[in-house]
Amino acid sequence: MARRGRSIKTAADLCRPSILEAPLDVDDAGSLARGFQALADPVRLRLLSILAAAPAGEVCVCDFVAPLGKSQPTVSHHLKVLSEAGLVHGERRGKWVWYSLDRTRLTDLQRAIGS
Amino acid sequence: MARRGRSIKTAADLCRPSILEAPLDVDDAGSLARGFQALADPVRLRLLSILAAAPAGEVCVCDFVAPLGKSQPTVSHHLKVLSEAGLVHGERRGKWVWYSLDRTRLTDLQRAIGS
DNA sequence: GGGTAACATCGAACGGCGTCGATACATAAG
DNA sequence: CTTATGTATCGACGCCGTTCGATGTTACCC
Repeated sequence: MARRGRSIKTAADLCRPSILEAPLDVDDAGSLARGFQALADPVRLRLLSILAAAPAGEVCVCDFVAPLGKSQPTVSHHLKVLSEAGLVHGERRGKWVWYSLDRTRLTDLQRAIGS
Repeated sequence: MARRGRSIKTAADLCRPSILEAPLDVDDAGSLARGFQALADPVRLRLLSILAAAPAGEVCVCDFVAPLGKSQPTVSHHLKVLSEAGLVHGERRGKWVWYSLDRTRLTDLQRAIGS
């Protein structure tokens, strides 16, 4: 329930608001900020770029470690951050977990700072 | 000198690279991450949105304090962060400092996560 | 010059984040 | 069932960022 009479989100709000159209309220700003925070790390950006460049569209965790030059727990941590931000999705197949890029979320964030 | 044969930046690199085209090297990832870090704060996003919605295209510092609900030093701090990220520009006119939005930088960041 | 207003900087408190080694969990192989 | 491998979680450490009050700086006005 919307507290204190805050406006209820309508269908138009399913798409993230653009910061260029109207002043953001505190909630929208916080939501957007969390999205950009997921992008505000060089390791995570490289993770996304490796994922985007993968021919199969997915990469298993073990194949991130060497290219990134980070420990396996660190890679796992960043994948979790990206996953919670909705930017990637992981799927377990046997011993391996394959991660794929969710371009929808990226597009949402892109639109928020553009048209 | 480019160490270990790192590629020298050409004219095509003047535009920020897109993370969707090819794996980012460490330098590009760091540069991009710093840009998104500037966007990764709700106060700064609201600052930008207020700026974008201003009819005159510019807002003086004193007019940010009340809408944001933050202290004047805090507002000043965030404006500095945005300024160093190249997202806004400040111009002193008398006692007041007027800030305006630099949409070019925003567009650069937008392109980095899209086409 | 003295006083006042707008803005920036400083210093400190506080929480959050990236990183790694150690460890726990999950799955496959023998 | 035991072992080995891939991944996630935990604990700890150090660093960075947000926030505010106090102070400094700049510019206007009398």
